[in-house]
Amino acid sequence: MPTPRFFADKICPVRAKRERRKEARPGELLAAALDLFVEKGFAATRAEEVAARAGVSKGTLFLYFPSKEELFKAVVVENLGGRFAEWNDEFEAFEGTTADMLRYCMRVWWERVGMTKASGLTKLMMSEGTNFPELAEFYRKEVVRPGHTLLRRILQRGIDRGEFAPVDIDHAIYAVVAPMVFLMLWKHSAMVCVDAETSLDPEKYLATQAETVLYGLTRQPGAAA
Amino acid sequence: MPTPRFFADKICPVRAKRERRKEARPGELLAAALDLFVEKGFAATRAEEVAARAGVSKGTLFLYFPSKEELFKAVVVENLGGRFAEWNDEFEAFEGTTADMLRYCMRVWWERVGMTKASGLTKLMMSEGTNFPELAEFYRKEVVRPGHTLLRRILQRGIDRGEFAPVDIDHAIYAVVAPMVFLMLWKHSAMVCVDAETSLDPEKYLATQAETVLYGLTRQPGAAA
DNA sequence: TACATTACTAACCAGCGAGTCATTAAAATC
DNA sequence: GATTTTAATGACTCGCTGGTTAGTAATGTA
Repeated sequence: MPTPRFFADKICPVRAKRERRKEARPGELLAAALDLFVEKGFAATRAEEVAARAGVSKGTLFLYFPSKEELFKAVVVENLGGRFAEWNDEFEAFEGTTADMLRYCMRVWWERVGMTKASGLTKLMMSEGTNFPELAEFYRKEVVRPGHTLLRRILQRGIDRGEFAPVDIDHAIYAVVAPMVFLMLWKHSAMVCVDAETSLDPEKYLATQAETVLYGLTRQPGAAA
Repeated sequence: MPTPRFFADKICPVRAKRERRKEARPGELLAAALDLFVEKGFAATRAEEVAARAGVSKGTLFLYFPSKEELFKAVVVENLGGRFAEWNDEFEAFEGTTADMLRYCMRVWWERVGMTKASGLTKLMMSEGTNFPELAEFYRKEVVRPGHTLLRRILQRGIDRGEFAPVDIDHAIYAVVAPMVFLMLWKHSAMVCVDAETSLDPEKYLATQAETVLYGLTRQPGAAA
């Protein structure tokens, strides 16, 4: 049995509220966790800090999520993994040239992920994945693979319709993904010098990269890498 | 005064060697530190592990480097910062078109940094820079700024000679740096799926990116971003 | 062999952070 | 109002790691 405790804080008449809001807690904790994970990384984010930002104590955090790793997984599902179903449907229904489809895909990705806080999760996984193999595997399964599948479907459509050359699809996927990943990493790195604030307009950069890839895709095989 | 210690290990007659090699230690420690920092990141690398890999005890490590941060700085200088003087001279003496100069610069960078372990230091700083502001500042001063200066000199030469359009040099620098940084990050990330081993041939990717940038540089201003 | 120097070691310390649990108090129910 | 239920708390444990230092032994010198 632990030693007895003091109640010195009883002398303070205006106690902080101790509200019971079972419904709202998980969402608030997930939001706080996203903020801090993106800001400081997984390892460097302390559970108590997440709890504090969500307005609860550390004990409460572990009441809703069994561990820090499970909390992170929940953040990933909420912000990335859980949204692929909807995106798949959206692209399934797309009508128009596949080139436009690819342009639309990259633009919409930028608007819904790249320019949001969620992009920090990708940077985080690329940074710390090796130190947390289970999280890395989870992320690959929930985010990387669905993303690749989506892109593969688009590229395959282009080839099937004769709009694209029959390139090596795996190569092409990486050619599309590379500039998007780069932007996420760049945005969240501390290496952006202050004297270069105006550099690297994301939309323009992405558009240029898209045209480069499409140029390669519409020519002879192997030119897309 | 601390409590007295045991000497139970005296009973073991075959003690591990306790060699005195003052000259060799720093180099061995730096090599071990580079390995581990690149492999696990700065925060996740334990000082004792670095010492063990270098074949000494933790106490010896702190005999040669006053702190983990100073050890890291020494690694950065040894592998990146201390080599810019030589590189600057090399490019000062370059003869030929500036387009070739830029191609040569990117290729030589890949051979001497990108494909070596040293590239992991860049990934590390982009990952953990925000958590260690002093290291980030040091890295910017020792690596980022010299690198940008070198690139700026090349681009300026191209403009002065009328080979390049008078583009915004800061934009152009980032257009050149982006693919190199991306390759370093990609190479050291855990997000590379096993089913895509053959994808993204670095040399080919870099060459393609170089031509894209040069295409922009030789046209009207502003097209290089 | 005796003594001095110093590279090296390992036990130690202090602080930190994930996860636990006995206790508290806000609701719900009677 | 009395009683039960359970959301919430925060003091606690425990393991880990950067950094310290008293002590050890390899080497040099006589």
